[in-house]
Amino acid sequence: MPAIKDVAQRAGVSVATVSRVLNDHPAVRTDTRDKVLAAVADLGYRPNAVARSLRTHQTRALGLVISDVLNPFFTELARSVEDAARDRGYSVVIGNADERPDLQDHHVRTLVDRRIDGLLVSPTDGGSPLMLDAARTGTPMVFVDRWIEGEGLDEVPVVRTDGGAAVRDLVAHLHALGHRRLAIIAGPAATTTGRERVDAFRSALREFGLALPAEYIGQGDFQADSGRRVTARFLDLPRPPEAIFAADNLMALGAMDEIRSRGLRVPDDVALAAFDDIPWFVHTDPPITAIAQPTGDLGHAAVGALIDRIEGRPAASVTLSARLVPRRSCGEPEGSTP
Amino acid sequence: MPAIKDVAQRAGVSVATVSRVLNDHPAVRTDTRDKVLAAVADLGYRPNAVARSLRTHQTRALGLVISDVLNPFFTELARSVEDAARDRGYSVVIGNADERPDLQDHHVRTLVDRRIDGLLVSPTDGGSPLMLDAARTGTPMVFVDRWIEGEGLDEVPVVRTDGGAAVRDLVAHLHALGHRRLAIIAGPAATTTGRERVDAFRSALREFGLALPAEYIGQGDFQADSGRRVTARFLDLPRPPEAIFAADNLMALGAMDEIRSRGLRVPDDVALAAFDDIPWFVHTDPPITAIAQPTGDLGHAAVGALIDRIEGRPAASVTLSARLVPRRSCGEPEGSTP
DNA sequence: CTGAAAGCGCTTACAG
DNA sequence: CTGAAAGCGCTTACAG
Repeated sequence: MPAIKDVAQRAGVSVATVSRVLNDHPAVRTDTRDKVLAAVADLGYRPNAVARSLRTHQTRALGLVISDVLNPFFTELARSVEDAARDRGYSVVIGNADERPDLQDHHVRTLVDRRIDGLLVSPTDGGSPLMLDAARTGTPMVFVDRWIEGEGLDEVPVVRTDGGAAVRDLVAHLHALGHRRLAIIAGPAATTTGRERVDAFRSALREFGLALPAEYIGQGDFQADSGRRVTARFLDLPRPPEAIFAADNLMALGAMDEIRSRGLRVPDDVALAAFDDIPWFVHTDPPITAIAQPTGDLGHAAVGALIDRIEGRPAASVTLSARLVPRRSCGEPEGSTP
Repeated sequence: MPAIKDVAQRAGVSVATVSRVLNDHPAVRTDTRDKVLAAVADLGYRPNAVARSLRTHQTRALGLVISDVLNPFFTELARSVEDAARDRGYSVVIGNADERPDLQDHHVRTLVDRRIDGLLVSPTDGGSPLMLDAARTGTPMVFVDRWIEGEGLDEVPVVRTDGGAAVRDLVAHLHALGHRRLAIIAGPAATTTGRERVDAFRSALREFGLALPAEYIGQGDFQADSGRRVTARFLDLPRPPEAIFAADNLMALGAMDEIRSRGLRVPDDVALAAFDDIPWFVHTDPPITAIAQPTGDLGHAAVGALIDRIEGRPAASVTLSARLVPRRSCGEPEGSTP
């Protein structure tokens, strides 16, 4: 691959001049610019971004550490992040933590070593020392979807969805359909979304005079298998719940697997609802009632906040809201025509 | 962030020595190694990968350009690629082409500019000049899933799935269930998988004495919308097909959308099958018959081949096979208990 | 076993 | 408007 000096030589100028035309520096005579451009074209020259980054101390790359690529929610998020970043001249490097803190750390480390300009993370856990370090060390950072608290993390903006109202709508919906024994498959307590969704569910239940007994809170990890496991436990209870709320779409998938494998039917035997909506929910048997996040807006806002930080502007946290999308998995809505 | 010279200073040695202990060079006295390591720990020093890459001419990063992140097949592929790469000490940078040749080129360019050590690509189209250039320019490359032919591309290994036998099995299955008018929602003719799946379908039909008339071949682009559009056209035909085979899972999603919106039922009104299996196919109404690719093996083999090329070993193409997973979307299999 | 020095491919004050 | 030179943070022959 040709280097800048090859271009300079061919164009009969210095490397400084080549660099100037490449960077659109105004002070270059038109004819020398043309000569340089011709040489660039002849050689098929492409600037080495590694060398440029070393010199300029910026990579024009953003790191994005997501909890699980196999989760359509994160995949959509990643897509909107990439779109927004590209629009602003940044590329994004994705790391998939697979809901594993060790893998998350691995990616944070790698990304920081590669000197990405900023880091977008949706933490899998309560925050490792390494994560805190990255934040303190000066790498601009923003949390998306999930976040962590800690020494030196107050400065880190959080871009997320508040599902509170939507969860309340869901509970109202379930209540109206006659369900009284409601259970939740929770995400890891180490994650904010894991805790918040349970809290929101619990307080909505209280509003309707309903309790959330311990045996109706199943501990999942946001992945399908845990949804299966927790659902099995629920269904084995002497008084199983009438409705199950899965805190993400993969655990809902696991729940369906388990329900189906027992020959039971949704919603006749158990109602089911999920946090996070996905296109397939329209076609499942029955279509699944879900809480939809504005994923695209989330990604755009996160990138906006991160670039603000990178470029030295103050960046604010952003909270968007989710909405309930009622379908048939909790029972036939009143006044509907089946 | 501290640089190597800060470590050297604190440890009272030269930067060369620090570099040696960081790279596990054997010729370092134990006590100086300890001093250096202590300084590294004190400062929280992390080597700058950008500088290292510039010096060593390798980034230990692989580029992966996939056609569509929102397609679960590619998402699974990306995951297995990342796993395999990580095991071998490489990280992977993903670029999402969104089935758009221009975006694909953008990513290839960016990745090559960043001097990734090798490129894994699943081309969206017939191959842009830029792509050919990347291959010729010396960037080690391997095609996954889809590939392109062209001047200078003979050397590029192809790691893919041959769906021929599975497609034949599918046609046999449809035939056994009494379907005779079979249609296909094809992928772009510019892609190998787009063409191959039609070819395989056509020759399987021929084997059963069936024709594949032009109006039963709908041109899609591997995304959901096109599945909807093509299905609408099929259903508007004076003699609509009895069965529709979608060449990927997103077009199958679009087909279901369209079928449902017309108040028709699968498989009673039309049978449906898809290339690529996904976990949700078990829970759709009805469960969808699909052709499953060994995605994990595909990713591992692709990484293996690419690293072979990078490290100067000869790399071979790999062809794996797909298998039919019959479910209920084509009709009740003989001898089954509903 | 260790250090001084060159060099990877760029950019950017500083002169002229 | 252009060039010579320094320097980004490393690694690695080459001496000693």
